Amino acid sequence: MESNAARLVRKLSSFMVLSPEEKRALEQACSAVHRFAAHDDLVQEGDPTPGINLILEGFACRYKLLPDGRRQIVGFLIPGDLCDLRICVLKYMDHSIGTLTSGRAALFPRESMTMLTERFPRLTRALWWSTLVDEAITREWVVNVGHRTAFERIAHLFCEMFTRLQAVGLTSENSCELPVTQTELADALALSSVHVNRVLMELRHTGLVTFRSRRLTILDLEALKSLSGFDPLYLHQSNGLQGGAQQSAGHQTNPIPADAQLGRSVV
Amino acid sequence: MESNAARLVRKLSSFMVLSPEEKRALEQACSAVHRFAAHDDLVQEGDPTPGINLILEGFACRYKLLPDGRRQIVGFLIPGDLCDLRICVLKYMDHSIGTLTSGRAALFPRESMTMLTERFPRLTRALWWSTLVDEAITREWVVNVGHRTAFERIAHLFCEMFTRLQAVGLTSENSCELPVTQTELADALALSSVHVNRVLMELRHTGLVTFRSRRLTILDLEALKSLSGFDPLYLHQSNGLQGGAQQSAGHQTNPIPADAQLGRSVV
DNA sequence: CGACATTTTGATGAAGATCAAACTGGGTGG
DNA sequence: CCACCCAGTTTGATCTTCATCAAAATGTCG
Repeated sequence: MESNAARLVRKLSSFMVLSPEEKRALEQACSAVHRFAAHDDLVQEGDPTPGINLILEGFACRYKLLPDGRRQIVGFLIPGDLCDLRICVLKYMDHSIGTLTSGRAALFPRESMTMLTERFPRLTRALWWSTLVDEAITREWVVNVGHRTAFERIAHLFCEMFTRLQAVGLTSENSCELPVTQTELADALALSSVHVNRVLMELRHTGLVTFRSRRLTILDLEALKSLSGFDPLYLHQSNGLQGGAQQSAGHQTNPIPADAQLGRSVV
Repeated sequence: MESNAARLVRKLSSFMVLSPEEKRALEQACSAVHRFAAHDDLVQEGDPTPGINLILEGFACRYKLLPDGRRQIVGFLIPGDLCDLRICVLKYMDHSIGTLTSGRAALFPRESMTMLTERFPRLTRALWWSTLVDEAITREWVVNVGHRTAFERIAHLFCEMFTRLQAVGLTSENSCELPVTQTELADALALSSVHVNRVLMELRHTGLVTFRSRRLTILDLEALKSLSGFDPLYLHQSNGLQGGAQQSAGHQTNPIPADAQLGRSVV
């Protein structure tokens, strides 16, 4: 973890290779770091839209509350995720952002974001890409909650989180921190925590996955993917599971190279 | 329906008042109109991303197919909706777009979209807003499918569709065309068509809603909203249920007036 | 009129919710 | 260092919603 922006840079790199100036610009923009506590709200539904937070360390989630008090988590936020690039346009938040753990976030002043996007059109495109991926993830969640069994749902979410964490360098060989309680999993997957518990045990017994004391270990990724119908296409990581794009652009045909000419970006 | 862009203009107007030049520019951009048939695919998952379609007439949906052949509809597209503004950035479609009825669509050439956004920054912002609303709708669908009963789900979807159709002038007093079969409703709501049918009858018997021969009639909107937990906030229509913004900006405090100064748009 | 899609009805079964209680383990303070 | 507490996990028993299968009724369009 060299700099604050490192995770974000790494994530964006799985879409396009960033130039040194672009990286530097990102790093400079996220200097205003603040800490947050676990189980707290960063932003609440109905609030006028605040600034843009970049998660540096720790986990958070987007959620919506129902009148009866139950909540639906509609997305997880991990280091390198921007909480809401889009917020600049809308007047009010239509959902809340809550933390799952303690951690650190950088607040992007709106002006520096504006400056960034004016001076670096390629960066604009990369940030835009990241919002589109968020959207694609949400769509996949509709499918997950709508049409998959409890077993598939959990397996699918594990594949997704592992893949996303891999892209920001937060996995080891076959495991990663996933500091989420079973109740929170239940809220995300629209299941009861009791049922989540039973299915987790099933996953353990079949030797696919262990999930204990906040750590997810995937023993058979291929099986997990095929059982859950996980296809990483929707994450739009050109590199697939390799994530990262640590290597230079040379033999890597997929990510857009740093000197590519692009039609001036749109929207 | 004076011009092709009229519905889009009307929808965007519920976010900000557009100037005559901006309207004219939009109208000129969507000249390449083509017809589509019912129950056909406009775009298929995995396709390289095509141009940007604007639905002028007819209904369509976004959907994803599961390995077992079942499908999840992840969003409805109505006249005035852009099928995928975002498509310019991503390499492949992560979902398909299928038509529900026959109709007409305008294909925005990518270049004219680029031109549009370069010359009219306020328009850029309005288009951006529309993509954010799409995203917010998808999030609400996660909640709908995840945490609401069949009765609430259907009621909620009806509220949403009525409100959205109202914003583009496709409703009468208390009813609208909604050319969707019960099976398609089922695919959208993650229910079986049998169950949809039963709940629809219940809705009829309780005197809240009728849905017959593709026409939705809402007999008691307030009751429907409160029973389903529908809060139009997530649609981000400043005007609330009034939609439209046909009237000039004068006494309407909410939408951003045509001469507003805005910080150069971002992303 | 006949063919086909769509809606309606009935009967049965299964996935997962709910309720309640016991167990685990890490942290705190006495 | 132990007792306690609290959050989180595990287990068991029962109940509900909704899926599934099958078939009849209705509607629509060439």
